[in-house]
Amino acid sequence: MLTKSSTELVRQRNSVLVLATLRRHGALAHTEISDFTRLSSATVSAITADLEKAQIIEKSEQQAASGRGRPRVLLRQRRDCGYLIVVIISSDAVQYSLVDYAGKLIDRFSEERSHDPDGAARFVNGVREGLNRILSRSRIEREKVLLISISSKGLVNSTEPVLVWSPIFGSDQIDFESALKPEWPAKVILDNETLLVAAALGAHEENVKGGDFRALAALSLGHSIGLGIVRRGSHGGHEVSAPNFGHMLHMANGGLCRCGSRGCIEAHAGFYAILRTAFEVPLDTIPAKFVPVAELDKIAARARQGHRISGFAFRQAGLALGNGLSRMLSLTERMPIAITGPGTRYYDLLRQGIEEGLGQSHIVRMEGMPELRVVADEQNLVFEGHLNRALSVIDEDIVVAGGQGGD
Amino acid sequence: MLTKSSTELVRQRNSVLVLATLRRHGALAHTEISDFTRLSSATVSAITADLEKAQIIEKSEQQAASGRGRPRVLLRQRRDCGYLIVVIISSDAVQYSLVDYAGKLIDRFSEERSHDPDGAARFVNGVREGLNRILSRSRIEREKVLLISISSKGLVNSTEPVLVWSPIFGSDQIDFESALKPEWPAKVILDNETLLVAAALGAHEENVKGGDFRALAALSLGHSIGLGIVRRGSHGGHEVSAPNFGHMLHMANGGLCRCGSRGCIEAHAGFYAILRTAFEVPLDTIPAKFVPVAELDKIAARARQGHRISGFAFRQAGLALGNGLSRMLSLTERMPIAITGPGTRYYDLLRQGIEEGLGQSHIVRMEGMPELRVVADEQNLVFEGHLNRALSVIDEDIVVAGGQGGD
DNA sequence: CTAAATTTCTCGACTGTCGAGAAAAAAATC
DNA sequence: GATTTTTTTCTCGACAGTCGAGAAATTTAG
Repeated sequence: MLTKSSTELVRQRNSVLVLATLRRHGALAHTEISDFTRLSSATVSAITADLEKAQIIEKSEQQAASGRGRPRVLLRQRRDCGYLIVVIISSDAVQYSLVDYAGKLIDRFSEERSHDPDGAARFVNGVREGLNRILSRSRIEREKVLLISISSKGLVNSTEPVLVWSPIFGSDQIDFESALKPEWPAKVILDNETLLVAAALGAHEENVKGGDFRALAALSLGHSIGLGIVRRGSHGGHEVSAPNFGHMLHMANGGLCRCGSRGCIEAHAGFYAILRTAFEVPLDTIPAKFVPVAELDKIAARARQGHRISGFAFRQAGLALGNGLSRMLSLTERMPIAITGPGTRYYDLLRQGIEEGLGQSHIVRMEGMPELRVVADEQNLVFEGHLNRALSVIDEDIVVAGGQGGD
Repeated sequence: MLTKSSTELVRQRNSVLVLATLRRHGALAHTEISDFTRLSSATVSAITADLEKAQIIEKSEQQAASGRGRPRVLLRQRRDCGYLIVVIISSDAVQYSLVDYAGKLIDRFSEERSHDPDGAARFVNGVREGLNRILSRSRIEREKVLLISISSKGLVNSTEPVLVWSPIFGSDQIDFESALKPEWPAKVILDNETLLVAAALGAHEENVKGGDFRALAALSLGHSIGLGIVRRGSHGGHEVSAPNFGHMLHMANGGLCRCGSRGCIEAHAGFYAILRTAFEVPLDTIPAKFVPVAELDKIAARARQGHRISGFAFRQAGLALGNGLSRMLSLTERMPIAITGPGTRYYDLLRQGIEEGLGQSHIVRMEGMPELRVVADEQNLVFEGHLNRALSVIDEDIVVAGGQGGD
């Protein structure tokens, strides 16, 4: 059902627009904001005056006059307007980062994960402690933390911060909302890790291509397989989704997966799957809990030296990925695919299989091979994606709250 | 990039909102519009006055007073405000329908398709003639036809009315825009047939469930396999997409498909594929051009009597469909699946395979089987979908044009 | 015929955006 | 040093849109 529009909504949207451009381009002068947003100067004045009164942005000190004429007054977000805690859950550690409203990192530390398998409840306690720790290390009041942004591999509920399935805890659901609610007034959001990579890459593309950007997929290769899709939404924003790609069916009655199903893509292309194929272990063998990268490096070295079965293992993994990607492309529009994660170091071995797997589908034959690119530095992209999403969520919340509560 | 908002946009959106509720609920009184849209009475007055001045809606005659109080003045669309031509292309005929702005069917006829294989260009000429014929049978001026809405099976360009691939013409692209542009001032849109089915079913669901409606997929079974997905967009509207499901890879090196690839879902679940399996013809046999339904009925009858290989054919088809659906669900959220098309008459034989195929994936095991329902009357749904989409496109065009051009 | 009920319409208040031009402030020029 | 030029910021009035309240219209009930 469509919903009605009003003048307040106009102001809200334009306020968010101003905050977003400020975020994208850093401290800006009045005229620059007007240029970027295409809002009239008068409107920019009105909006920035409101935001300043609400203590969300501030006029920066006069900088050394750059040109002649009246010197510019730069506007920037007030760092102390609010804070964000980013929690990145990976298989062996949890990283906590405290970030101010301007996106500047204030404090960060990592905690080893207990490899306790029975630890869903204990794990949540660990997160609670970590959050309290990073808060108490700073001098920031708890109320000033506006958002806690969490990421993990696995399947996430699309509307609530609930981890539905993860490689580590399986189907032991974790509801971060209810776990943190009593202690934290902050909003809690949870995203799939590869989704954040896709979001970050989408922002990059947008900066480069501008309005021409249509869509992009990020594929993360590692012990598990992740996929995130970002595409331009109908009213200009980016819409992201993180399908359950790693556990999409690759082949009926295929290899046994960590999730308990058979034939998942991960069970043919994840690190443990490559290991299994390389050592000719039966496909229904229970997957290894953890595979040291060194182990895979050895197999890769052998494959590069022409060892048949080792090469075959990577090729099979590539095929599974390529088939899966072709299926994704059959269900979406054509889009470039960015490959990240620790598995990119074997891209030379995977590539042929990926392309062959892609080429087996009608859509790829018709539209041609999608652009494949390798993107390093997955960790930074995850963090960037956190900032992108979290800060724009904060912007929106601040604007709608500011409109109701006054200053 | 986000885009700026303005008060004119507010008026436009609210005008569209009024037209949409008028379309959904039929002729309405002032107060009812206010109730449905949640716009204030004053705003409704302003908007309807504008629309009336622009000759888009009209006050209907006083009806026999229903209750006491001042009698209601019903508002309704002016039928003669503009017209729509719906063109439904199916494998054996092309149906032309002339519809007025209120959605009322004025004229309709079908023309047999020439089964000429080399007929892409001639086919377009046929469509041109058909359009001119339905126009001249009426007394309507060409300029009054605001939109030509075309549907076909196959793959459609998402931004322009170009048929990229179709079962009949293969990769002989048909660009309806440029074919009709010289003669027709009307806008031309082209949609996949099953997408329209999905759109129509989505509208039904919305009427029943209201805001609870999230998403729905329509699966069309026949000689070819189609899929449409409709889901609630971020700002209330419905977003639809028609993936290339029928030619998604089911199984590497599987059966030969009409598209020339191997292993497409259609090549395992289309009518010709069922025939091929039932008669134990090798999977790389060139598919039959056309399969009479009577032929399949016979196989179905044998299958229902326990004939092994016939039953197997349907079961294999179901498996391909189920696997494909499970893959789709791995990439989207959970949603009910409505099955339509001539193939529904074999649903009793397909069902077990579909469910088994679905059950082989992680996501279905976790979230449970999606709701499967059989929906008859695909033809009506296609037409309904046309009206839904086309008339709302017209509404929007009229409002934005009206705002610029004055009355 | 009057009162009540119900619908439609109008008016004033409020909020929003915009264009134009005034005000501010520094560099360039005389 | 005074004046002009240039650039940026701010303010004012015009215009568009929504809303609530209440007036106007019109029928039924008594």
